[in-house]
Amino acid sequence: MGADLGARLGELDPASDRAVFRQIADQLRNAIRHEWLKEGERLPSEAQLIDHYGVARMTVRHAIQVLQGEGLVLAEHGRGVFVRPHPPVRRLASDRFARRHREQGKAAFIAEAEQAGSKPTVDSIIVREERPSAGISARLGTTGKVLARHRRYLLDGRPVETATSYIPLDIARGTPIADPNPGPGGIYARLEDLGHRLDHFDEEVHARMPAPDEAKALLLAPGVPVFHLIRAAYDTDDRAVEVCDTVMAADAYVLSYRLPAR
Amino acid sequence: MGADLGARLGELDPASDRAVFRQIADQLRNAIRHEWLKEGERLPSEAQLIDHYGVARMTVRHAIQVLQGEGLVLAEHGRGVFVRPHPPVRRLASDRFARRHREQGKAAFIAEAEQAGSKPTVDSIIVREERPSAGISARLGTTGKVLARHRRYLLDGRPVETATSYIPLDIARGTPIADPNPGPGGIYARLEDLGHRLDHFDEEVHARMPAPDEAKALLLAPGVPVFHLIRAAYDTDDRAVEVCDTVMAADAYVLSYRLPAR
DNA sequence: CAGTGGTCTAGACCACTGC
DNA sequence: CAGTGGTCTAGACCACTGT
Repeated sequence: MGADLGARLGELDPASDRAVFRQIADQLRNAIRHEWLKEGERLPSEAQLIDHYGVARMTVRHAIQVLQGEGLVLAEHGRGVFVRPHPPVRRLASDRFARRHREQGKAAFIAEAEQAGSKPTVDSIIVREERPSAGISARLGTTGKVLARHRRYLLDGRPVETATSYIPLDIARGTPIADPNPGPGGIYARLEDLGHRLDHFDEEVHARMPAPDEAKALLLAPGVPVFHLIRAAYDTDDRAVEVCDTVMAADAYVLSYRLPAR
Repeated sequence: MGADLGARLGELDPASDRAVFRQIADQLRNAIRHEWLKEGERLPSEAQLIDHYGVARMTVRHAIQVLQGEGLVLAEHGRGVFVRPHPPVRRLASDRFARRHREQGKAAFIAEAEQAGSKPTVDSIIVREERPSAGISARLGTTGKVLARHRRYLLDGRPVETATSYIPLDIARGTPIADPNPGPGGIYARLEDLGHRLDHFDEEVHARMPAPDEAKALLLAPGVPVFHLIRAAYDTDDRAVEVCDTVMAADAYVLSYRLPAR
């Protein structure tokens, strides 16, 4: 390992109560925080850390695993362990569903991504009738099946978000909303075409660790949580006309909201 | 382990490419998802899993560690590994800083908690002048030191949130805002007393895994991410009069926002 | 090919819990 | 005390990466 870093990592304190693997993790974390190890740089290899600290391999691996869980480093098989780079972040503003944006004829995701200079893609589009979860049904005020629109969003090839929209059948059936491509402005534009003038959205934000299938769909590195959003769209009659269930890679997003002081 | 569960956990597939510890994690995760193992229930002990699957102890521990990372289980030294119970959740609405709430004479956290039937506590209050991070300075439009108000919030004894408010010195110095206890309605009420009528807040939401000191302050279990909020308060002159930096246990909160369709 | 991380074994001793 | 999880060792063999 770099002679510099070797000196900076220091030694273990055998008198300390702190477990050896934690002491090693602490020292590596410290090196990252002080940018002795910079973004994208390789950590000392397991063999080097074993030599440096004089411990067993599993102890070193345990330390690295702790840092992976914190989302600080990323192990690549056959290459090394690297300080995780911060990916480009997409900022979602609270006016992102304002009608003036919709009227430009593009769905929210596409319009916003292009404006930010990224190449947006939508794939895995599935549209079908489904029985949604109890939570979705309650928000929509429905009991049986509804129209479900599943899709996945990518930015510059990286998957960042999966989303499912649920729309009551009495609204969606036989309309462009039930087509895989609903046309300019997306389904919110179509809802307004159908006479459901949108009034506001209620958005609920959760954060948690991903389930394995979510980690796979979003190519999530270990130690990266997800935002889970549940957003209901209300028309001017105060009826919920759509509910959208979204899972987003939390390292790719910042959510931004304006709150009234009234 | 329960004979029932033993049958349901099933066997390993030696032909599978999937690593043994992943197969074991999959089967335990499945048992939790199907509620064969319910909230708060103990998983089979390491010894039992070793017997059942015929593998080494480290392999079983690795499987359990995967589930810990997903936030599904919680290991308790000397007692066992348990399916993690869902803690009570605090719902933050987007009107939580509305003046009508403030005028009841209580700070937002206290008023809301009492209404929900919880016992709120605030501790670790530190008020002092500090040089804030570059991000905070930029939001406040300041360069040097500002007044920093640190505190930690607890619900029914459980720490759920740490927060630091930053206020420019020309506003706060020599006022009740610089006292540990700023009086009824909290610092927002005092800001309005001083002529800074509040207009709106801009709140930025991040989610990530906690740093070790955050995990300690919030008593976070492994696999629980944090919300990181940065909220700026603007007065009717559109000046940022306060910025609040908040870290919250993500398993204890749901954030709720109303978005305009305009 | 050498060097890297990924998986797995078979032990050891320790610390905490509850009876 | 017996049973639980926590830490650590010293190996083995494998899979992936780059030269």
